[in-house]
Amino acid sequence: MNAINPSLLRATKGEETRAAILKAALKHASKEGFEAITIGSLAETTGMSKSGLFAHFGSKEELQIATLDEAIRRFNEVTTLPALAEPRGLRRLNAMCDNWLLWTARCDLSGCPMMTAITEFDDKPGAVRDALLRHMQRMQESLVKSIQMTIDTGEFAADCDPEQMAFEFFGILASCYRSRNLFHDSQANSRARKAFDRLFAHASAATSGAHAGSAAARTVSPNKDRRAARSNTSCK
Amino acid sequence: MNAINPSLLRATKGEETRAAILKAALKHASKEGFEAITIGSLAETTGMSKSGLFAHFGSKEELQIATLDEAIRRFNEVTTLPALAEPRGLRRLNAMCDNWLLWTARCDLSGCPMMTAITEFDDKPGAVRDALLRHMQRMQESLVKSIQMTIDTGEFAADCDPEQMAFEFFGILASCYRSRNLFHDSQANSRARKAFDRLFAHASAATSGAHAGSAAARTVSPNKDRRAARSNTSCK
DNA sequence: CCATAAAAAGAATGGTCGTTCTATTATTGC
DNA sequence: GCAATAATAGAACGACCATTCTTTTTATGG
Repeated sequence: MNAINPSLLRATKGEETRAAILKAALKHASKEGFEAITIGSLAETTGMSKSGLFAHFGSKEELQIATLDEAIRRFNEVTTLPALAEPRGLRRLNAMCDNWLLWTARCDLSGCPMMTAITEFDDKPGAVRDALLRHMQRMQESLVKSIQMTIDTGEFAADCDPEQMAFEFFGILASCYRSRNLFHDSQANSRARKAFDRLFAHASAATSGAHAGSAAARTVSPNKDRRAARSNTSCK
Repeated sequence: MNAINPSLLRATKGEETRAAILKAALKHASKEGFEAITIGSLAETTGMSKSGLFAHFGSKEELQIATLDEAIRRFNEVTTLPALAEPRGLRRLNAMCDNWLLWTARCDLSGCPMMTAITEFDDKPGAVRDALLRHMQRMQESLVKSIQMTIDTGEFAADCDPEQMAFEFFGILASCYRSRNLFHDSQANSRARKAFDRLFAHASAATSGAHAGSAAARTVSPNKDRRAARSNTSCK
């Protein structure tokens, strides 16, 4: 694809192969899980020797953590960063949703590696779990912040609970992945989008009685805005 | 606990130990995953020899499937069956929610083995995936049926989409497990319950404009009913 | 109580795991 | 282009894996 000009690439050879290993590892982890990443199989798919590959990480645990870091890096690359191009508030939040629903496809992954990691390590103490927890807390905080911004713009009601919304936000994604991967449901994404819309519509409704027609509610479900958030990024 | 009178127990010795193995296997799977079930470790926790244990299943795959079946059996025992004691409609649906949120605790499990199995096998073809898919389809159908019944009783609007509701229902549970197991969030269950209430309130609202105060909406969020569904069961 | 069958144990299989050496081959800075 | 160094390969390790035998113990039905 791209012509390789060594003088222009500041990446050393080691960093290059390390990146190639992580790419393969991430793809494998997204399909089979992080525990299924084996030095031997990974060496085979990358065409390296076991020991040569191993030397890049020093332990399997480090390889798993590096793979997880790579997953987060790629996720931010295709989901969080492009959403930041949208203005604060509901538009940015909707961009997050849309990007999130597409990110595994954009990165050519089978499943969501973060989802996989959560169920694999949520009850397994160790360095991988620690790294995962840190990543997920940061991600949660960033999501809560985006929701808070949408309250600040007046598009969400002042008394709505960002933590609760983030809770439901994640659930919608988890359900989407199940529908996609287990049931092979082609409607998974549209169901998720519908759930997001319902969640946001509720958040924009007034304080308790849910009086429809408020100024805030009118800005909800902006198909035009959402379209703008789509396809403004390509993975890699 | 219970006095052992061999003449009264129709279970043969083999069936008894098989049940004991599956109990240990299920506990292990709920914590570490189904792939982490190893003949050796399981033999150690049950105090058996590897070959003696192995003979009960013939292959690891069969052991995994048997463990999955056992998970479903126990789940139905403490969640589905007691909910059927409630009258059709919203009360039964709320009982399902409450029982579902408590089922792992009632069965002394660390995580939800079904959730674990889904992320482990959703992209891994084989007999385990086939069995899992069958179980999950049946569970989905049963949930959709319960929602349809709530439409039939008039407690949910006639035009609400049971499949979409089941989609969101599952998401709430998935998010709850994440909050519980990864974040150790003590509010996980109450957040899930709040999400269920919001979901049901929306479903009971009228066709499109969401006019509050309809007859159907008034039956929503019945704390008294929900309390009745609680603690009417004990796991074993 | 005893013959028969079921259940469990023991030992050994080949295979793969992560990891550690040492040796060899590329890459890099000067 | 040549040292110095980084990157990779190769062989071997003990540990554990699922599985297969054979043998021994235990339960069961008459």
